[in-house]
Amino acid sequence: MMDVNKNMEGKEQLEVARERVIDAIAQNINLYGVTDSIGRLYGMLLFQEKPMTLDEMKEELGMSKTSMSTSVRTLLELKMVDKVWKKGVRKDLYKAEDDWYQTFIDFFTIKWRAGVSMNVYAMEKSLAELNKMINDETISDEIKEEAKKDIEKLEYALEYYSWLNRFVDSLESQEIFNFIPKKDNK
Amino acid sequence: MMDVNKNMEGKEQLEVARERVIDAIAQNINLYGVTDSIGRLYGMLLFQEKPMTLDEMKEELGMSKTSMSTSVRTLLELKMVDKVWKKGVRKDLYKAEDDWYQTFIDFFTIKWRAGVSMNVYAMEKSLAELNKMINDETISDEIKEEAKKDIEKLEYALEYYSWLNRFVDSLESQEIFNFIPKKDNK
DNA sequence: AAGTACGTACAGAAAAAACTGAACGTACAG
DNA sequence: CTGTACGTTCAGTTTTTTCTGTACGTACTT
Repeated sequence: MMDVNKNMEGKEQLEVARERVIDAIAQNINLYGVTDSIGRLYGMLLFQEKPMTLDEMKEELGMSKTSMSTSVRTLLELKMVDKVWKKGVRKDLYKAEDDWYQTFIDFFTIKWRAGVSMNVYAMEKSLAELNKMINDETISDEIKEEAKKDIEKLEYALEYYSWLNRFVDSLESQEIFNFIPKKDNK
Repeated sequence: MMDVNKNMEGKEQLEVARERVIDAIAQNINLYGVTDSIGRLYGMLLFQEKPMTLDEMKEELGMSKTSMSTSVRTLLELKMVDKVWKKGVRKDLYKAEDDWYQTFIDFFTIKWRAGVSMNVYAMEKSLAELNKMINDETISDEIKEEAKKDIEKLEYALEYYSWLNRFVDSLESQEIFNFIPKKDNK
């Protein structure tokens, strides 16, 4: 009886401490472009010793298995969780990626890189069109003036995206850690 | 008649070129945590020579003035647009921030810094509680083992957040440009 | 070959977010 | 002081997103 109370007391404190952290993570994970509940799942996985199955997640969070399935997929795409193989276990097992630096890096490598590519693609295409306009006899000088201004803007933007790409390179190659070391030496 | 056609032709081409870029920006601006339509507003502002009023934006995008007002506010918070003062003009004027590097930096300084702070706060609080538990006689060894594992995880996380803070520091101070120069020298 | 356990596609329901128009407060003009 | 122009608040509507249960396909078991 006494022992049970002891256990319950500590268990609850532990739960409170974890829940606070999980809540904080869930609230801020939108920086990675995912919803609170996906963040809650991720936070929960963080504190699990063992990889979890979809059914265990469903149980723990009180949500549908469908939701667990799609949420895990999102987290997999972001490389925030890993699929774990364990012989003899039929169910899929997942665990939270525990290298947070890598998670940060992957986010840029996956999401930002894609965004940059898309913007660069559009801008180069438009830039080519605008340059053609400049040399087009049939277009009025007034419009050409506008086109020239747009060209300047796009060239500036492309310069920025070149920087951003180099920035992501430095993350992907881990060179960034030469500049900002993992351990604080101050 | 001929002149009009000339103008129309070029104007349309210009419009197509711009629209492509604006679309791309709108599609990718979710990286900054804002919606497509806010991105569309931002993209539109980019190509404007002069600062715009809310009424002009409303006109240009065919949306309500209310939307323009709230969208601009969001963009102001992210420092992606600036309020412009012009004497004699009663209406508020806004223009897109044209230093994209700064926009990138501000995003981290504003959003990521806040997220980090919140997580660190929660983690330190929980960490203190867990450490107290470790020395609590009334708590079972089993629970203490779990607490110890959590403590390790939180300490690792705090180390990561310290790195992330230093990372944002290097952006805010512009030191990052010593490591990754704006101009590509290769 | 039949049965069972599993993950996921899909359609509909529930919840959340974006958008709008009307009403309001403020500032300036006359 | 009154009237007008402006930006914003707020409540309601529309649109989008998230969530769920059912149905399905696959793979393993017996």
